[in-house]
This record gives sequence, C-alpha cells and structure tokens, in this order.
Amino acid sequence: MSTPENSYRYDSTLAADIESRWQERWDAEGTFEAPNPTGDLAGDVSDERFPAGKFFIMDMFPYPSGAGLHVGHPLGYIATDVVGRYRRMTGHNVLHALGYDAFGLPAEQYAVQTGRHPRETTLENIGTMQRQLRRLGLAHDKRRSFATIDPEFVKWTQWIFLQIFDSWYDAERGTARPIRELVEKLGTDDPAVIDQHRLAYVSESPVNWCPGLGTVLANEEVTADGRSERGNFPVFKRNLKQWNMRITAYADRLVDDLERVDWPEPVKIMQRNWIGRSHGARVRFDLPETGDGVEVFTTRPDTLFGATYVVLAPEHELVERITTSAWPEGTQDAWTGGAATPAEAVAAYRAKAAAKTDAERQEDREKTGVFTGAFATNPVNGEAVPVFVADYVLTGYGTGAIMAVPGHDARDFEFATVFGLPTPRVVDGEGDLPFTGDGVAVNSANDEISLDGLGVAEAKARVIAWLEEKGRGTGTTTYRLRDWLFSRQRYWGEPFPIVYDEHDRPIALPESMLPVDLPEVPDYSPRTFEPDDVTSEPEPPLGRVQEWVHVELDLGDGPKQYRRETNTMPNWAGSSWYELRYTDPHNDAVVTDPANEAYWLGPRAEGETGGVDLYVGGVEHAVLHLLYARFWHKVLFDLGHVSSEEPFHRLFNQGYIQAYAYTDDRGAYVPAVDVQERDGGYFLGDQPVAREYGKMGKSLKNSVTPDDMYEEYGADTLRVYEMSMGPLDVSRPWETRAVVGSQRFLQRVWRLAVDEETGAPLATDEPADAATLSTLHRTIEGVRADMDAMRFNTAVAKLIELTNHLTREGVRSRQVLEPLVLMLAPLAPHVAEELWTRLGHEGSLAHVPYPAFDASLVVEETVTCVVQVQGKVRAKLEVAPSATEDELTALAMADANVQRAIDGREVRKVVVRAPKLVNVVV
RNA sequence: GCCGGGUUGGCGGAAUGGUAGACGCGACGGUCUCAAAAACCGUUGUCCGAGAGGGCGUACGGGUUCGAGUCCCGUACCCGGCACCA
Repeated sequence: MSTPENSYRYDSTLAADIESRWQERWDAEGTFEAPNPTGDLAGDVSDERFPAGKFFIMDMFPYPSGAGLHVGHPLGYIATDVVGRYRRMTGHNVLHALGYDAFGLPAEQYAVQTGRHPRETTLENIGTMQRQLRRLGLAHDKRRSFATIDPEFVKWTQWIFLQIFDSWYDAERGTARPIRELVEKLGTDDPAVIDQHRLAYVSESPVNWCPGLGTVLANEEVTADGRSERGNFPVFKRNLKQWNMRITAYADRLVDDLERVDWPEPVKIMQRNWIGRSHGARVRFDLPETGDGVEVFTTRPDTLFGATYVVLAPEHELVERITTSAWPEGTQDAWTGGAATPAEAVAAYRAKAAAKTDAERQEDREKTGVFTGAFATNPVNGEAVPVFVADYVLTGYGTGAIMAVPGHDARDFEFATVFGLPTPRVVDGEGDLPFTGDGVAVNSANDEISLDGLGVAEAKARVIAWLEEKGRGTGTTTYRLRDWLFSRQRYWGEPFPIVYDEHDRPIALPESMLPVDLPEVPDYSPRTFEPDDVTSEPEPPLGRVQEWVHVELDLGDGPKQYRRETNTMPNWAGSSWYELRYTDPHNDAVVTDPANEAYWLGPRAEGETGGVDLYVGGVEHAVLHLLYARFWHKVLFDLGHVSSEEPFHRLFNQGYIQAYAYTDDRGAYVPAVDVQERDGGYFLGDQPVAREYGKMGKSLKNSVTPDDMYEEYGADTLRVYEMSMGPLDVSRPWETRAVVGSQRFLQRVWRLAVDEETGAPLATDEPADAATLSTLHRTIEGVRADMDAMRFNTAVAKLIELTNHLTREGVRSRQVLEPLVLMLAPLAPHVAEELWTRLGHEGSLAHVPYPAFDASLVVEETVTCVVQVQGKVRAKLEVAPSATEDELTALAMADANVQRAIDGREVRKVVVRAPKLVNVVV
C-alpha cells in the first residue's frame, strides 16, 4: 500500500492508477484503431507511421463462459498484444481485435436450467469478460469487435451458407462453381439431379443420437466409450436426415496447401492424418458362381499375389446375393459359426454386428467372421479364394471390401490365424510375418507379368498398369475424411436460411430475407427420452414453434406455404469465417469489401496463399476448427469473394498455464491457496494433503483470477510475469508467489526514473559511459531478435539484466532510460507510457520507433576466452576481441593451471576459435 | 499399437556443436533500522578440500567429435493426437 511518505512508489495502487488512466486515454484517442483502405473505417493506410506495411494478428476467439477468467486464459491474448505493440513500433499498421464465439451448448444448458434467454446470459458473460480483459490493457481496435450471435454477423454466416448451397465442385477444374453453371452444363434444372451436387446438401446419414439429451451430438462430444460427454448418457448411431458439407471435395487441396502455410509441423501432420489420403488401387475379384464381381480397395496392390481370401463388411450390399445355400465340401467348422447353412451363419453374424455399438466394436478386437460359401477369383493368379464377412472391415471406407494379404497385413494375419488360412510371403525383407515394411517382391509372377525383384513402389506401379490394361482394376486415391455433418437439434445456434416446398425440397431464402432470426420458444431444451430408448426420434426446439415453422413467402412465383428448417448450425459455423469480418466489421453490403480483404489478407507475392499474419491459439483446434475454416475460405476464394487462398498464413500454438491442486485424505479438493509447503510435504493446517497437477478450475479449487493479480500487483506485472514464465508454446505451472519477481523488476525500472518520495524525475542528460552503452546496444540487439522470434521470456531476462546493470551502477542517463522504456513498452505498456511522459514526452509511445542498435557499440572491449584441456575448462582469459589465434595459444600455454592440467604430456593439437575458445589436446 | 512432443538445480526455466544452469522464485548471509517490512549487496547443482583447486553432473546405455544438453543409434518414463481406415 502506498503511504504518504512514499506515494510515488510503484505499488499495486499506483499501478492501478496509471493503468486505468492510460486505458482511458488510449480509448479516447483511438490509439489502436487501424485504418482500412475503404469503407466506414477508411483512413490513410500508406501513412508515414506504417513504412513496414500491414500486420494482421488474431487470437482464437473465446467462448464467453459464465465462470469468468482465470490467469491461464489471457496468456495468448497477452502474447498477441505484445506482438501487436511491437509491430506497431516497428512501423506496421496493426489489425488486432477480439470477437466472441457466443453460440453453443453451455449457454443453452444454462438457459434450460434458469429459464433465462441464452442471449441475455451470453451478453452478460461477454460484458464480464470484456471488463476483465480491458483491465489487461490489450491494444485492440475496439471498433472491430463482434459476437457471432449479433444479427449482423448471423446474416453473413447464413449468406456464406447460401453461397456453399448454391455451388458445386468441378473436379476437372479443381474449383467450386455456381450451381447455375452446372444447370447449363447438364442441361437440366431438375432438383433431384442438381441437389445431389451441391456443396451443402441434405442426406440420410448415421449420426450420434443421444436420447437422454434429446439431441444429436458431434463426434467430439462423444467419449471414447460411446457416451455423451455431458450427462454420460448412451449414444446410438442412427440414420437421420441431416445437412452435410461436401468438404471431401476439397480433400486434395486441404492436404496440398498445408505445404504453403507456416504452421507447426505437428498440426500439419494431424490434419494430414485426419484427411488420410491414401493412394492405392481398386481391384475387381470375380465371383464366377453368381457372375458378380466384388471391388476391393487396397493400398498394397503389389501384394496381390499374396491375397488368400476376400472380406466384405457386414453391411456390404453384395453379401446377401453371394451367400450360398449350402456349405461347400470340406468347409472347416470354424468358418461356419456353428450354423447349418451359410445363409443362416451370415444372417446371424450380420444381426450381431448391427446390434453392436461403436464402443462394443472397439472393445472386442478379436477377429470374428463367417464364410459366405462363395469363392472369388484372384485376378493375378486365377486362384479361387474364400469370401468372408467380418466386422473388422468397415463399411464407410474404401469400397467396404478388402482383399486379405495375411503375410503383409497385421489385421489379416490375425484373422488368418484364427481361421486357419494360408499366409504366403510375397515381399522379402528382414522380419517375421506379417511383414509390412519395404522389401522386394517374391513369388509374384504369372504368364504375363512378374513383380519379382521389384521394390514396393515399383511393384505397385507395374501391377496397377497391368490391371488397368486388363480392365481388372484402376489406380485410385481414397480419404479417411468424411463430409461434415452440419445440423444440430438445438436452439442456440444459427437458423438455416432454408425453407422446404410442398415436395420437401430445400429452397434457399434470398439474401434480402437475411438474417433469419431465432424465434422465441417456450422451452429451450429439446425433448428428452429414456436414455436407452433407441427408437426415439429427435425433436428440435424450433420444431415446437409451429407459427414460425410454417410460413407464407413469395419466393418469385407468388405467395406460397413453406416449412422452415428447424435444425440449427453447429457451433463451428461462426468461427469458420470470422477472420474476414475483422477486416470490415460493419459492412452491410458485402461480407467484406474486396479492397479491405486484399489489403489485410491478400497474398503479397506470386504463389503465396495470403491469410492472417499471425494466428495464436491452443492446439486443441488442430483439426476441426482449422479444417472447417480453411474449407469455407477456399470455397469463398473459388467463388471470387476473397483473394486469399488460406485464412491463416502463420499459426502458433500457445501452451497452457496449469496449476497444482490438493486433496485431503478423503480425496476431496481443498483450497490450493491455503495449502502450505513444509518439510518436503504439503499441509492444510496440520493435515497432510496430496498434490495433483492439472487444469485450473473451480472444481479443483485452484483457480487464480486476473482480478486477484490486478488487485495485488497490477496488470503490467501480470503481463510481464506471464511472458517471462517460459517459452510461449510450452505449458507450465502457475506459481503466485513468483509473480513478485516481475513486480520488483518494474519497480527497479520505475526507481531509475522517478523519485519514490517526491515523484521528481531523476533522468539526467549526461551521456552514458561506454560500458553501459555497449550493454544497452547488446540488449537492443538481443531483445529485438527475441521479440521477432516471440521469445518473450528471454527478452524479459535481457531487460532485467540491463535494468540491474543500471541500478548497480547508478546510471540514470536519458540516453539509456529512453530505449529501456521503449523496449519495455510492448510488455508493460502502462508503466512504460507513464515513464515516457515523465521523461518529458508528449503523447503515446505506441507509434514511436522501437530502439535500433548501433553495431559498432555492440562490440565489447574485452571478451572471456575459455581455455580447455581435453575439453575441460582449465582457465579463463580476458582478451581483446581482436586477439589472434597465435596470441591466444601463447596466452593459454602461459597459464599455470593449463600447464598443470597438461601435466607434461605432449601437446598434439590446439583448436582455437578466436577469440572465445582454446582447446589443448594432449 | 501407430504418429507427434518432451525429460536440465529445491521450483519455473537459459544455453548458433564451444564457460551447463542466463533471468526469476525460494533458501541462506549481510547493509540499513530501536525493531520489522521494503529496498540494496552477496552466496546458492553436487561431492572432496582450510584454500588453491579437483571429481561427478542435462532421464538411462552406447556412438560420432579436439569438444555433445545440443548430432546419430538404442532403452525407460511422461504428455498429446489417432486408433481394425486395408
């Protein structure tokens, strides 16, 4: 607390005073408002303040939870703010703002519990969060903030949906095109034909139906054991009519363009794995008895000579047709499933497979299956191979049928072992069967073709060419990626801008009718059922508002009755395009003006993708959000609405701040604040408690809030502490008692410039001594490099070293203090602004150029030369930086300690790296 | 199982193949003070030694190199993602 004696001491009270004054001033002066090329935010983008051009920074935007923030939440926001402020001082026009992702399940559930409208509670939460964040002093352009629930924002989310609905993918040209061009191309406008090609389409598809919650769930909302994350209710696969997005059309571009963006390699790998592109072949196995053929997909056509049986998924359409009426002569008992005929065996097996939930399928990994009685012909060697039905083959991938090569596939090998099938080797290499590594083909020849002696890649190419020539197969590519299930039976989401006509065909609403607002409903919850009631049907909340659902509209051919779509969009919709809205947040005529989009997001050189210059967020969005956003952006690019091919050019994943939590002997959490560490243990009073490590949260009783930190230390201290804890991309534990170190640092800087008792300025106009100048310029060089590389922890360390030097030497020269304050400004902006003013400057330092270093001053007068003998340090010499190798060798040899270490042995070699190192080898 | 990432003092963490432990927390000692707090100064990997100095140290075992926390091979453990995707 400040006292009358030292009311100019930099404590939390003074910090709070400084911080609120500067926050008000920044707001009043519009310090962080970034001009646009055109529109309502237009300004001079070629202003002399911006010699370095534009810089667009984004945070993954927050979901405004009712619980409020803890100190872990702002980590990324502080980091982007530091980058933004630094870029501003290096001459960039910086676009940085923060919106809110405000639709979603938590708000809906809260509404169900309290009966209050989710909009009301969501807006309240946004208000709370804005207050907490404002206190951090983030340099956002507040004119550009928005929430996904704003009607103006919803309008454009719905508009983008209509663009996607109104286009198709031209695979030949590799681009999306308007649907009218498909109508011209096909010469028909029959909806039954056209609707099948749309990028947004309705289809009957299997979804996660949770009767206990009364809604379908996204895959990510279902736990690994097949229950809902919320409520732990069972989840069933049900076929339901749903909206889908044809993201699979973009699979190749989504994979290929990963090479053109600057993202962490692990995230790229996760996206590649998720898309799961695999090259292989479709191969036809004839079934001579019925005249059918079964097409299988394989990534290893080179092992075709080792295929000893064929497996169909239980749901495969050919299963019933090919199953024979009696077991062939000599059928092994193990193949029959104990049934009298193949038809009975297959029917029983299919029934059992259908009854299994996904979770159960995952639990029983033992290979099961039954023989269909049918044989297929291996197209390369004419051998008759048995056809099985087994649930280890999945219906949704490839063709739902495989050729089994037990010698070179682990799953096939397991199955073959259980069913007593042969496992020939057709690839030679080091290792037992099943051998899946690279090797040389063996036993792989017929009269026309031989793969023997070829490597895997060559053998694949050779056999595919032969199959294509014979019309028995084709080289092909498949993907793991599925189309994006885009509807939810929820209230709190964007309504679809779609109505159905009397034929139940989806019709797009015209742009003039956007946005379609959510109606008021009597009850926000969907109808729920007994948790295990598999036969129940979902009833979306919007379906209950009959007067909203049934609507009379004139869509061009006179007023008619229509039925509205009652599903809503998933939570991902808003975040799939919000980067665009920051560039032109109030535009009512277009999603973003092309000039604004091109300036902030457009590619700056031939072949670049464009996109946000820096996007910071957690790695948990590595796949879903980032894939959806890339997909939408590419559609808009194809349709000519944006000039950038990718939404986010550079991605950075920040780590998390975690915390210790403590449990007593009953396993209950105790308040972490009250736990003391002593005698190598942890205690609550006299009671020993156990320590755990994990997320910060109310339930673990280990939350620390930003407000606690503002109160005790101030926002600048919190910012500096969070930036100095460690590298930004690494998770680390919070330690409140260490925060004081950052406060002491700021206090030392403050004391250099301000008299704590009187408030008088202490900076002098005397020039600094040579040693100090050298330290200063080395600091500037190092801090600039650290800031460029986002190594804020080491930047802070260097500033502390400089400050400690000045404190120790009593240097208060303006020549040093001014650059110190400017370098501190991105990290601790309020106190820096205050000191800048007290150093006699008017106006904010936000656009003052960041200090530059003088290379001639970076050189030190002497350097420490390390002398090693056999790689071990034996002496240190203070030498001139210009010392030559010979001089250094002579000095080293003259050192008594070095001679003692050499101990009379013959010197075989001397390695010198002037002027820092001499290594004597004996 | 597969694919990523990691493992450095009591703690968070620094280290272009060249002084391991910057900076901070904590701890210990000192200055100031009637006293305390704050501040400032000093010490702080570990073992041996009065000291000078020396031995050992970056999960573990090997290797490359004049020199390895850093590069290579293998092992263990921790965290994250995917999981019968042919």
